[in-house]
Order: sequence, then C-alpha cells, then structure tokens
Amino acid sequence: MTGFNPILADFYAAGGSEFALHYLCIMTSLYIDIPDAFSVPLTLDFLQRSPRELLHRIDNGRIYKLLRVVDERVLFEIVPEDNLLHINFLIHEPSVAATQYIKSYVREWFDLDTDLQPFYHLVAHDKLLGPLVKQYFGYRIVGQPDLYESLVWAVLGQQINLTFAYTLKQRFVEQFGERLVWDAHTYYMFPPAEDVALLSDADLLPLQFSRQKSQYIIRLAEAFASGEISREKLQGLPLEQAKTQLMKVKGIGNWTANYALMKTFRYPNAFPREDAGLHNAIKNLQGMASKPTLDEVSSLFTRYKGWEAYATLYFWKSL
DNA sequence: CGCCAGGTTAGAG
DNA sequence: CTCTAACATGGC
Repeated sequence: MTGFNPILADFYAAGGSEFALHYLCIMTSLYIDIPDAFSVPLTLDFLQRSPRELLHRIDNGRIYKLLRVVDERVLFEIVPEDNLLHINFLIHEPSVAATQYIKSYVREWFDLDTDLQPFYHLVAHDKLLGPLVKQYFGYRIVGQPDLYESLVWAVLGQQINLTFAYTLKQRFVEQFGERLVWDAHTYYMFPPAEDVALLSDADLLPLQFSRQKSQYIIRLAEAFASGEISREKLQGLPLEQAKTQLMKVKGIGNWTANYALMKTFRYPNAFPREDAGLHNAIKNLQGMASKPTLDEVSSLFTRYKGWEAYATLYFWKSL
C-alpha cells in the first residue's frame, strides 16, 4: 500500500490483521460492464490456444496477467461474472492512474466497446459467415493494445506455423522478459523494446530465430526505443497513412501492417488479405479446389465492407 | 522426404 | 505495377 489511508491507519493502530486482508480485497476490486454479444467461453478458448503462452494464465475460468504500467508492476485477475468482469488486483494496490490504465487495457483487449449488431445484421444471411456468426455468437477480436508487442508477435509468426511461432515466443519471453513469482506461479512480461534493441543475432539465433527474424525484431525494437515509431504517433491517422508509416520499417509488409491495424488500432476495415489461414478458410467454405487469388479475396470481401476485420476473425474461427 | 506455414525483401521485367 | 527467388526451419 502506498499513501495514507485513514481507515487502515485506524485499523493498524487497533492491531488486527484478518480485517485488514478483507478490507484490502474490497479496496482492490474493479468492475467492467460487458456487452450482450460477448462470449466468455470463446474468449477463454482463444486465450488458451497455446500451452506455451506465458503472457497470461487461465485457471478455473479466471484470467491472470502481469503488466508494467510506467514503473509499476501490476498483477491482476479477471473474474467473469454474469454481466461484468470483476478485476482483482493481487500483491498490492496499484496507483489510481494504473488502475484506470488496467481498466482501459482490458476493455481494449477484449474489444468491449464495439457494437457487433451491425455486423451480425450484415452477415446474418451470408452463405459463408451466416452459420459461423450463429455458432460463435459473441466471439470478439482479442486485440493487442501494445503496438510494439503486436508487431514483434506478427513478425515472429511470419511464414511459419503457429505452433512453432509460439515456441519462438516462449523462448524469447523466458529469456529476455521480466518475471514475477506469486503464489507458486511465474508471471512474465514481454521483453521491452529498450532491452531488445541492445540484442544481436548472437542472442536470438540460438533460440532458432532465422537471421531475418532476428534482424527484423531487433530493428523494430530500435525503432520503438528511439521513439521513431509509437502507438501515439500513429493513433488517429487514416488507415492508409498508418499503414504507410508502419511499412517503412524493414520486416513490416502488407500482412503485418494490416495485422497490427486490426489487432492494435482496431480499424474495422483492416484485414490481412494475404493471410494463408484466411485463404484456406475461404477455400474450405466455398469448396474450392485451390486457394483463392488475391483478387478473388478482394472481390469476396466487398460484401463485408466496413467489417473486414470481424469477417476475417470468423473465417479464421472456421479453421 | 515433401509440402506448407497467420510473409518480406530485393531485383528484374 | 507485377512476378520471382531467396530466406529458414519446424510441424505433420
């Protein structure tokens, strides 16, 4: 605890302890309202895609995560309840600013502020997506509020299968990320750009990064550490301008830029048109003999105009 | 062993 | 602007 709390001061003066713990629990609670079209089980499924994920932990339907907020380390759990998410801060009470940050982080992470009704209305009778949005009602884009982390993860996943991408990420986070042990579990944070900027191929090649991935990631970290790129600089730009800025960095092509625009900036019309998984999903659902060409993808997506990101999410879900 | 994977770049036409 | 080779390595 930091700062003076008159109630706790009175309490400590009285010499009790059980009451203090109880009181702390109440103090460190936070509630987030969730919209109707939000599926907790589907969100948890997504978060548990890989057993190698170290940046959050799911246990008994609760989500645990450690975040750095300026110079604070905040460990919290998210407890889904009927129409809200209950957030408990563990270890210690965060500052007011950090509390607000966590609250907006979670809202962004699960995209709780998007009204999905227009999308559901648009594709209700769509031959391809209609059945999917019924089956996976309330499935939302789990985003990545941190632009740097979003881009590094996208580069890690370029041209390799997702299983191996998670292996690389696990090694990267274990070796270079800060960790905190609490209640017999280890929580990790993504390696900060300032640290990664100082690495070299000699550090990353042993983790089985290709020379290309190693270079892309180090240069990306340098760009963030120097302030050359930041979420703040790109926030609010029109989609095409933001994409152009991102693609100036080596290793960020059209696919990666769109991925970040979709997962971090949440442009509803951004989507990775070149994505292999998307192509396979379309091929399967259409019963095509081979994967669609880029022109065919563009043509198909005209009917999802304004909701391309969510259309892509449900195509991926079909795989 | 072969094919593919949540691609990107540099270079040629 | 489009097409191609090179990159690099695990998963299945």
